[in-house]
Amino acid sequence: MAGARKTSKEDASPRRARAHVHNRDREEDILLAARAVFEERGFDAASVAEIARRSRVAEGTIYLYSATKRELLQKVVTRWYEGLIAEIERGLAACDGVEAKLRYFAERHFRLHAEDAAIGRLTVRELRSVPDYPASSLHELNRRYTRLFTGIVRAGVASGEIHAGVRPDIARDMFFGALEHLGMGGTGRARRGDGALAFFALFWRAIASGKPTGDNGRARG
Amino acid sequence: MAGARKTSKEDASPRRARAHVHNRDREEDILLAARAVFEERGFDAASVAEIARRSRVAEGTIYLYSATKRELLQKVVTRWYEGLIAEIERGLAACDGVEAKLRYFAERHFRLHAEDAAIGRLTVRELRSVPDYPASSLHELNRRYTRLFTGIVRAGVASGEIHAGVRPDIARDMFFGALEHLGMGGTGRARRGDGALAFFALFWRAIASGKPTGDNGRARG
DNA sequence: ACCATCAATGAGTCAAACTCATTTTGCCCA
DNA sequence: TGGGCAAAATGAGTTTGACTCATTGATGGT
Repeated sequence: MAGARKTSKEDASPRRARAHVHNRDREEDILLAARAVFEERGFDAASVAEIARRSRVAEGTIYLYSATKRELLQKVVTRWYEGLIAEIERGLAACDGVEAKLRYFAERHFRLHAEDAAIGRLTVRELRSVPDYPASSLHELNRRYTRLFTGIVRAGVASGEIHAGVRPDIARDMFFGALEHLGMGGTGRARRGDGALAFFALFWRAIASGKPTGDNGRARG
Repeated sequence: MAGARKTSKEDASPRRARAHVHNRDREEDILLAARAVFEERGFDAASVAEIARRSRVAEGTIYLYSATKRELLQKVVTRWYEGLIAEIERGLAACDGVEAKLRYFAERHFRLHAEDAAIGRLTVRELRSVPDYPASSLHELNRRYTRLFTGIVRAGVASGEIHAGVRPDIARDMFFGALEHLGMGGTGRARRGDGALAFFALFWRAIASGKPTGDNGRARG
């Protein structure tokens, strides 16, 4: 109808650019921009205005897809987490034996804090310790993730490779807690990869039965 | 302080606060109120207005003592942390032997997450993962705290009670990471105290040399 | 008593999350 | 092809809360 056409500065304007584009997925754009901004600035310093600018959408549009800034972060983290879980499931399937699986898990989980440091930190900081966390979908994802771990431990106990007295939940807290500290701890720590291996050696000593179990590592494929 | 003891030395220190003191210690009141409000509401939901109301000062007064809301939290946490370190130093001095010291440390650190859950969480969530944390005074306190731990481990390695290959920094991340997860993890977890002991048994198995040194060899029961 | 100084005050500023009345778009059918 | 209409998008406006600053008033020295 009236004008709404490009003015002098309208060349790359959000309105004109997006106006008639139907096949472009707005939420996709928003989530990508949001992830970038959250990673660069952290949650508090990230502004919805900037996310809107970068995804070339009006600020109000953001709120059509997520009710709050925090929910937006939750969506970003959920996507990333789902990808991570899928990758680790694949990686685990390719490992033979309890010790190998756990070692892979340690190495991969540790690497996450190096490679996806920003989003890993956001996950821990903004989502885990929020009051309604236990009810959130993130918590369910986290359950799935740690169940991958406890499943292996249980299998190891059953096969005799892991000491019978080891409680999977305690082992889990030890495993993830340690890796989290290790990964987030020293940004300047020298040999990071080495840390994961050194940790795993210690961890394995704690839980291994000591009995040589040969090749019976059947950890539910 | 009805007598309002005046400072005898009038040097030009900018924040020699309360040169002419009212008969009430404002900063004390503010820090107490701040701690209460932060614990009740968490950092974001805590409002400076409420802290001002509860400490019966004007909002602007808060900013005479702390430049930002976050700095206020930092002061609250610093006080609490200093008290904790002092207590643990005393407690450790009363323990004989490496294993006993570490067990006490585990139990006490774990209990912290149960008893001072709110402020412990604030510490982790709001301060540790802030970008300038490495430079902050909190970080120095944290160093002092964890050095208590690594000191014991080093002593254990020297005495032969702890396996020679154990790296104190890895052991530290394992120790604190696990306890943090254990303590913050399940609010509804059944027997919390038991968790610390179960963890310690596992942890000790990981680091102990296995050689019975002194009288505290295989306790386990 | 009177002044100089500086803590204390709280109304005001400002930034940023969130809202909503209005505009624009995409689709359908005559 | 055009006209109607529901849904999507917009961005100016509202709200909230951290932070500021010109003014007030208490205090100690003289």
